[in-house]
Amino acid sequence: MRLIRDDETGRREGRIVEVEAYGGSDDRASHARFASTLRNRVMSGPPGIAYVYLVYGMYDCLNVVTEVEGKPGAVLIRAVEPLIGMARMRVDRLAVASRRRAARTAVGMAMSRERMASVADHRLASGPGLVAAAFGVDTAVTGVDLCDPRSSLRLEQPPDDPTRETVEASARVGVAYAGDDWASRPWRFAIARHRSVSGRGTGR
DNA sequence: ACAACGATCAACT
DNA sequence: GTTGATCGTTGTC
Repeated sequence: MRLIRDDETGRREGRIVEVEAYGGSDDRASHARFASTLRNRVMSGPPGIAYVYLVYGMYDCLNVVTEVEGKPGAVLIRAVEPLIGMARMRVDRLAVASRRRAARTAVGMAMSRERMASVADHRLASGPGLVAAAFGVDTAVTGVDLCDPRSSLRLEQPPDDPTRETVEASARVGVAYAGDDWASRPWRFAIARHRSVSGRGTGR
């Protein structure tokens, strides 16, 4: 699917190339492992709705609720291949980076800006925190209907693409705390060898 | 009330 | 390969 953000400054659009699945109360890696709370409540609501949470006190992560109402479940959007609006993506990424300015010197910020400007277009949204930053998504987006064509942030089915690509399944990232049973489940899905997928190295 | 920690990222050795 | 930044959520007392 395509991820689209329309606002007064124009359009941002990208192709989702990496996701992870999160289940219900039995999934020890899922936020739904807790009883319904203020934060995860939306996960058991109707499907197609955005669930955004803050991780590590610093980054927002965008999820799509996937199961029928009453059954918790969501898909985390981990990486997007930018197609439209890359200039605005850079601006919003900088805004997120500058939140960290308190601990940084002026020189450090200048260097940070330099590095940011040197990030290749195809790496602008190569991680869940980066997807949210590039598309201007924060926790206030929780509850938005991503399937409504009138929503500023939404999903759209692209025209049929004749390209055939391999989707690779692997273990979810950063969930070792859940124990081997759940951490090793191959619930991370990515387009094989795609250069916009998250992870180290630019050699994709 | 309080302590611990995380579905991350970038800078560092 | 290791580590610091930073704060809302969760579990414990």
